[in-house]
Amino acid sequence: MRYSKMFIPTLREAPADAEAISHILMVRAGFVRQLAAGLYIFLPLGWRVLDRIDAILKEEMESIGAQEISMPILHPAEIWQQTGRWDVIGDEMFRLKDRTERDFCLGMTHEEIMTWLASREIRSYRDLPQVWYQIQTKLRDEARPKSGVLRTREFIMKDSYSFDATEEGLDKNYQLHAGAYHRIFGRCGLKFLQVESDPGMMGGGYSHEFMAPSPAGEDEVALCDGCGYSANVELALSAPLPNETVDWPYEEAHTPEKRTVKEVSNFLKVNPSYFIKSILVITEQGPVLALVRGDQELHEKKLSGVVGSHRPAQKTEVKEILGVEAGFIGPMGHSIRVIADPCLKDGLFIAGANKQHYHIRGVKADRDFNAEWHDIHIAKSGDMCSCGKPLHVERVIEIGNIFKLGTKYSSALNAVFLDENGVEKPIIMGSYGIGPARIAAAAIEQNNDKDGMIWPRSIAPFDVELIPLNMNDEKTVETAEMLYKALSSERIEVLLDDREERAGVKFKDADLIGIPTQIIIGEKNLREGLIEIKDRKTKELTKIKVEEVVEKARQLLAGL
RNA sequence: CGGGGCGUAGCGCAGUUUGGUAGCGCGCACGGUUCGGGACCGUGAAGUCGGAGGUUCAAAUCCUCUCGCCCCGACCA
Repeated sequence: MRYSKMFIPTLREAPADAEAISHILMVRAGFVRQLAAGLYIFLPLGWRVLDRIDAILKEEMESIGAQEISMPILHPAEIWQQTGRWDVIGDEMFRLKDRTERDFCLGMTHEEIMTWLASREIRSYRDLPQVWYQIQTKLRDEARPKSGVLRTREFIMKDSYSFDATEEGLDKNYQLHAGAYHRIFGRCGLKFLQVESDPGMMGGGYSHEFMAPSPAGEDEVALCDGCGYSANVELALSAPLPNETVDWPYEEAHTPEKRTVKEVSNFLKVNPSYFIKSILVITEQGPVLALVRGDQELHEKKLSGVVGSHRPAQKTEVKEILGVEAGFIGPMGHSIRVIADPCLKDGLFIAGANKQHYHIRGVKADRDFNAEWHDIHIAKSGDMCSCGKPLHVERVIEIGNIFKLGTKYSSALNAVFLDENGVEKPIIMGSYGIGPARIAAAAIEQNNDKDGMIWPRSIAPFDVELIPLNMNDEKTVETAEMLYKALSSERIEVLLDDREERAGVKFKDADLIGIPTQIIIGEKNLREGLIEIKDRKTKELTKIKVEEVVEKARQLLAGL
């Protein structure tokens, strides 16, 4: 491809409304343009990257026996109504009507439609297993699109679905997908982790996420260096470091106007980890008191798992229900349901005295209060893994996920088969997603420097960039054209910067768009029959003979 | 949805406090000189000041409403 013929609108300055590095660089390097919040246009370079990612996805999916199909994006409401998600999902679903007032939605994902197809076509255990996938646009009316291409309202997803007669079959397809995903992300040059995740609204019981470490990510995972435990903090289990044993009598402490853990902790000169944080929430079954240690945060989702949906109590409600101002609440002497984090089980603590301006020292679980014990705190760096080693928490971009769905969708849509004994059973399903644009963004987040992007070879928009410095020098142009043809004939993807630009401009643009290898053709070197190969990542320059260029490029591509 | 910020030329911004004929840098077009890390000189084109309404002799500037974009949070199949 000739640079002069290609649309690569690079920008000298960073766009004002971009924050994430990948976002800034994608815009600056002319890979994408924004149409509206959460809607992006992929320009030629950006689209080439997605193409290469898609090629890897297809190869690896085919290698585990998945078959590519293509599903509509416009879905009739009835199917989503049958699984209940038409009502469960709120504003995030784009809904519309056709000219006859029939309800439709735009597909956020394709469990329903895939299952519908299976329900019509699969009859017998002999038809199973099946694995179908597509690389297709999804639409979600995100509450807050952000970080460029990382969270958008319209995006492409590789989604596959497995259909099995048995749990063992599902397990096998699940593992096959996990393996394929490892190969895919590895080939795309990403650092990534597989972590346990919360299946959420997908239903089913078992799922993992694939995460690319990056400060631009929206998720956090807890990792153990000791045993390899890794989980999304949404469900990560951890134990905080235990407190030193103290020998406090049960006694009141006057704590005038000291309400927060921090205030009381400073006032009494006792570390926050010796406090019980009492949080009143209102559930559908009434008020519940949640207790975590003073140095911890309450994990809303974990608590929801125990008490169902809930909201924090208002100040007036605290006063009404517990008879004391928020800030001086303690777990003692209440008749409402109490859920406590297990780290409060042993040792003595300080808690609110249920009396204005007083706290109590020496509070002991099971003696001074009773509670149901559940892990309801947010795991944080420094907490202990169940193996006894410390955990650390890392920010990540979710680039893929795998779910065991079970029969949630097949039961709802009557996708059944007859087994060997002629017994009708629901098909057992799995669902597996990957976001190609997130792979691209994660690759940039993980590989860049002050000059621009540094693409992994496998997904770079081109394999090499040819940079003839002086387009007015006949020999330079001649050599560039010759190398362009020679490299292209080796099926190497070449970008030839044939623009009438000064060397500096070409160098800057080349570094910005980040093609991994630059071949620089300069007048002076050429007189000695030499050209330079520059590695974008290391900036290392190597002079080689013109005749050796093709062989050298071939080696680089082969990873030698 | 709650909180905050911002909408002025293709891009990045100043001008708004204190109303008085819209500016800078980059980019773009043309001419010349340059030519291995975003050149220089000259000339030029380009703006409904997000939109609507209002106040005023006069509004980018003041008032009201509205739309859009970004960030934090909530939400996130």
